[in-house]
Amino acid sequence: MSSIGRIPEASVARLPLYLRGLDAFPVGVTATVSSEELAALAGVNAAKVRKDLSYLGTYGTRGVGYDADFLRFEISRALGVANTWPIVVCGMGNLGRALANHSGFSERGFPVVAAIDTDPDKVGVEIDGIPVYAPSALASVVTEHEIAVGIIATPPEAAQGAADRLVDAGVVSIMSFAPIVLTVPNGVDLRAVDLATELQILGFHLHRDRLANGAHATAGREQNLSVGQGPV
Amino acid sequence: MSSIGRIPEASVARLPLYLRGLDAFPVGVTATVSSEELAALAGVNAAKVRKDLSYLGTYGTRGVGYDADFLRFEISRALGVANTWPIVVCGMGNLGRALANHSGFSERGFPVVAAIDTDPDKVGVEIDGIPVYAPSALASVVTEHEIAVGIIATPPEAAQGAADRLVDAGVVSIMSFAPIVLTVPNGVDLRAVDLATELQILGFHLHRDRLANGAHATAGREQNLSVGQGPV
DNA sequence: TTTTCCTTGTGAACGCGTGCACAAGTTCCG
DNA sequence: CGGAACTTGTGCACGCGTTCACAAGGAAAA
Repeated sequence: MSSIGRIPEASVARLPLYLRGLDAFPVGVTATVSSEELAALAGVNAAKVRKDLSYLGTYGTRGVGYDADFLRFEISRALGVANTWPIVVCGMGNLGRALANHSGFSERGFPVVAAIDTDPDKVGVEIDGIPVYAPSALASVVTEHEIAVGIIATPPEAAQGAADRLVDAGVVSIMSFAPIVLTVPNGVDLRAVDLATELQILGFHLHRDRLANGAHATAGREQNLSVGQGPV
Repeated sequence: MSSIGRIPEASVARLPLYLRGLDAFPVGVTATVSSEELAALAGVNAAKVRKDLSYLGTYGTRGVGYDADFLRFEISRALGVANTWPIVVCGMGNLGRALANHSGFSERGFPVVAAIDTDPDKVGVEIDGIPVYAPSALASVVTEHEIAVGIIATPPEAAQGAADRLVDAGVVSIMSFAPIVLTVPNGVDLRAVDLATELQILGFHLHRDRLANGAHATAGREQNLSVGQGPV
């Protein structure tokens, strides 16, 4: 029962990166990681690692480092990765299909157990092993599988409708790929990822550098960065 | 020649959202938008809109608002959207194919003109109208199409190799979907989007709320948020 | 046991981003 | 022509997040 105090949102967003970095260490084997090493594995700096981990508790040993296996366990616990959260994908177009089939999701505890689409040709069949249902079946599907997380990969026009239905069905966490602003009730957690927007941000820097230098010569700006949105 | 001073990175990241919001207004027609309206369309607050736009210049009229068409033009110019940036997708698996086919990219000035894959069965053919090349052909493809932006959608093991080849070929902006930390030279702009990580952040809040409330009752936290990473 | 070396945990300073609140400027109505 | 209504542009204060720098603690060597 170590209910930890408030963890800053910025730190929470980095915990999955640390967990990912710890993949470099085999499970069940005792090994030591220093904040410096973990920082390299996660792509952040050591000070941030130490401060972030300190919000979870005091899991390191001064002069030594962190036990990789134990640290993985503790971060997993904080993230609730112990649980498995089944998800439903709305919209089985190109992107939806790719997401439904994305192995990274199930590996991380988010198996796609159902999909929704309006196309009668798709409804009732299985696509890549995922059963596809009509929108009207959403509520029962959510209830049956105890789904708490939904992904929206519909065309923009259908996105708000999908969000509404998800919320009505009881879904409380939504990840949207639709390039529009979605409105959801309080208490529902929405994360929006707009891929074209991401590219446009890259484009801005490109444009900037082209202006600065004559036209060639890749002299330039900063290093790199790692995306993921924040709350909408 | 209005080279604007330094624009905060946070503001740059919102400019595409404003541009997207302005889609609500027809091109070529004179219309007025207030910061309040635009804020709603972009999912931010009005103060932020005004401050962000003020970095670009003084394009509004006090007591009136902004001219939608003109504002679109100015934001486009700042983002370099006037230019079209052809892109190459590395890795034509599920995700790569979906991205290569993503209409949102070309609509926003980022047409996918080529793809790279190691699978001999895919090389040489066109997938959804996109020609697929072997990795060895990357340099010539980049040169021929004057490509400055690359997307990495390969398996994690191949991602760093793909990044290296992209950089060697002359690509200076990379968007990666691989769940690992990539290393690129200074001057190369890297944006990493890890979809599983995004879900884990949602999972954290879910987990938190489940602990707080008994087990049901969706009482809860904040509103929503909008993802997109920052520089890696 | 004492010393040396190493790494964590954290207090404190700094800087960026956000949001408030209001002055400045514009239009419209009377 | 005066005033009311409205909206931008921005100075300023606040708060969060990042980073520094170092004391505290632990292991290993002497």
